[in-house]
Amino acid sequence: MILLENPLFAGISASELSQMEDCFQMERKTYREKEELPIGGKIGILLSGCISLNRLDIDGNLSMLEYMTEGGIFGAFFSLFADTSDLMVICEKACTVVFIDTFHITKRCHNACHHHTVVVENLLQLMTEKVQQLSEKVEILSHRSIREKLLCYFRMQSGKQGSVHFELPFSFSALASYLCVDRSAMTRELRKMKAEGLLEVNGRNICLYA
Amino acid sequence: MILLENPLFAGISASELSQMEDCFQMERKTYREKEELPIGGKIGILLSGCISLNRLDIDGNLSMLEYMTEGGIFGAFFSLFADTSDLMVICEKACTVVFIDTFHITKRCHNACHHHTVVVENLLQLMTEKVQQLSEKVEILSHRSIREKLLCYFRMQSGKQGSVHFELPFSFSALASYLCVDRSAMTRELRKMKAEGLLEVNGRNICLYA
DNA sequence: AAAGTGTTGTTGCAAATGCAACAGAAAGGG
DNA sequence: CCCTTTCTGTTGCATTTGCAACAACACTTT
Repeated sequence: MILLENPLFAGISASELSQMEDCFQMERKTYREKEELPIGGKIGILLSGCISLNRLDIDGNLSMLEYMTEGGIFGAFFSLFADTSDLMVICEKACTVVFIDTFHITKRCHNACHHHTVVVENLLQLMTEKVQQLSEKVEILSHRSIREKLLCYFRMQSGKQGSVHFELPFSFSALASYLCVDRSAMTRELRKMKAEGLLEVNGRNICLYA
Repeated sequence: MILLENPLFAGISASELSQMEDCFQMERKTYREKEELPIGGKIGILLSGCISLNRLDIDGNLSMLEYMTEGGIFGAFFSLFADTSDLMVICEKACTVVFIDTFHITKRCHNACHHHTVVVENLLQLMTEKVQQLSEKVEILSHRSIREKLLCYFRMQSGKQGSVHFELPFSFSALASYLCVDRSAMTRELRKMKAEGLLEVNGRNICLYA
């Protein structure tokens, strides 16, 4: 994937970007599977490959917080916890990353360049999306029963896809994990809901009546 | 509360701020209880009084998402959902608000003012904190049992206050509501945990042994 | 073809949880 | 001071849930 296609640079021309690459002192680096990547003070943009964001558990276990494919942005502004001390970014598939020091984004330069403004706008936009995405998850997880979680999630999907018919972007196993409930219990609840006529299921296609 | 004390303007002098008030065309408005405030395209800074952020439920009910006291920041960049169409900001106690059009924050001016840089840095910092705060809540709610949620929350508090002794910032009722569990069931679980020697409770002071 | 991997559906059972209801304690307001 | 509200602790009970285990199916790899 090309750097220019990254949402952080939406609305920026190729020539502006190459100018910015010098001005922002962007660094391009490659990593191999299982190598560790730095986090502090930089934004990382994943051009190819995959990485994971992990936290060192209190029991010493590594638990994966996020899995990212090409186009993903990580590091400063996006790291999920206050203390990055127990966070680790690990290369999952050989990857290429562009690093930008946060300093270059927040500082004002005397040129008042158009592209600089745009990057800050894009960054704010991306963070707003992150906030929204997390808020949605909180809203779903705030419900106490499996049924309520399912309905909440389904309504959101229905809203996003603009129809009572919509398609799961997940497998049902992954959905259970996303909703933080037991898969077999979720299947059981879905069966009940079908029986009550609340919805219909065909593979990953769902039709919501409630 | 004075505008200058707001975290958005941390590191900015009084003279810089008054200059900025003109340059950014900040508007100061007052509202009475139950009045509705605008959201779109602006940041609102709450100087005094209280507001609430509400969502119009699918069943037509208003559910409160956030309650904010003086110093709070709301609106663009902070609104929790993608479509602000069903969001409402309502004045809970007579309040004074300063509005800033987002345009003035993201645009580059030719002066490359120090204070402009600082405000953008502060804004990014505030949003980062919001992301962290939401991520923490997701992590807590991801656990399935009341005991695990409690332990997760207690460990975070213990970490933040830097000791196995720490104080709840909440009443226990509010804690149950924050963890999205039944209060009586939570009390029951706390009793068990005390019996097992996992922790001690004195009013809102907690000592965590696990 | 065979073996392996991941997804989905099912069930029994024990344990956890929510719910409702009640009562005493603590805090705040007039 | 009394009155009201909120917080806290308790219990019984029905329901929900997680867990473990198994089977059928699709798909990929060898």
